[in-house]
Amino acid sequence: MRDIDIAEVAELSGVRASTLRFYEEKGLIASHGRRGLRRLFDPGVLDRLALIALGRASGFSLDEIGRMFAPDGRPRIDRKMLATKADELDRTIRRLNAMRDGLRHAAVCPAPSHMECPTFRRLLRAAAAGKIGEPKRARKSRRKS
Amino acid sequence: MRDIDIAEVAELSGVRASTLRFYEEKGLIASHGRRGLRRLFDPGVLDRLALIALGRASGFSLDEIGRMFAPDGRPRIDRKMLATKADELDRTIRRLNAMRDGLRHAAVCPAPSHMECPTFRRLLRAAAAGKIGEPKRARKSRRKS
DNA sequence: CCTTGACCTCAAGTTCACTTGAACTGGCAG
DNA sequence: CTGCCAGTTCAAGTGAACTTGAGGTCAAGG
Repeated sequence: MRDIDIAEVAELSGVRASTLRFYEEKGLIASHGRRGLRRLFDPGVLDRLALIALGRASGFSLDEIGRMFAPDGRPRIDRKMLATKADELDRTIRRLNAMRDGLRHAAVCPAPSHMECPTFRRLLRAAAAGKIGEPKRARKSRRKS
Repeated sequence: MRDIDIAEVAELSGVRASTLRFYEEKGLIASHGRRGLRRLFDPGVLDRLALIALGRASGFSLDEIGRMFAPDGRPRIDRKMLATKADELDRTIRRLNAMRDGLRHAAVCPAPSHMECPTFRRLLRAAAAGKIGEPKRARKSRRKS
């Protein structure tokens, strides 16, 4: 089952055709050929897109993702950078945990102002502690308009 | 020690003066008065900024943050929304954990292509599982240029 | 009193990640 | 053969979150 077309990739991946063209232009994915003008994709592009989505959701820019996972999808990976990114994620995760705890607490705390609640202030400090080497960018995917 | 000036807020918080003005315009922080043209801030703005930074780092938009933590810094909080946001964060954290594990693994895995590594594919699937209700936006703070 | 320089306003510019619009093309159903 | 229309290109637009630049103001030091 070679060669799926852009509409099908969009359907299967949930990524819009316009985005797929954009990603191809950026070199994040590649179409395998053309039928007339129409791009033909290898089904493997779906794995690639899952990887991209995961990276995006984890706070990496498209450029970073491109650098992390080779331009053609194969090996060429900087292991040191991967480890660095993993450490970065660790710090992000720690901050997110603090934020989540803070939110959960705020949802039930009876203090008049959260700033007057020692628990909340402690969480804030804990979260702020991970300040150095903050994350840089991450967006949720837009739901189909 | 009332009334600190914008340069000091910037210094103490690490947030640029231009950003502070921008935040004020957006209603995320408030200056407490003026000396001539110059804004005077209450030291409490620093807590507020820590909260904003935390929220941003956790993937919330400035608008969401504004809605989450009252316009003036006091109570007015929708507990249901806070809980919802906390759940959202939980899902994000789970995905981030998967991503981090994936990166760590990729950094040591000898498979020629990560897609051929069963461990990596498993992580990818695990991460993809949390797809519904994805995060929307989060940026790392720019370091001082 | 006069200069200086930090701060002010307001408009426009920047980056990222896409989306939209206009104009065109070509495989395929009828 | 002839349209249809999903797909194409290319340029421009969008929204979020800031930053930059031009030109103006004013409190404080000399």
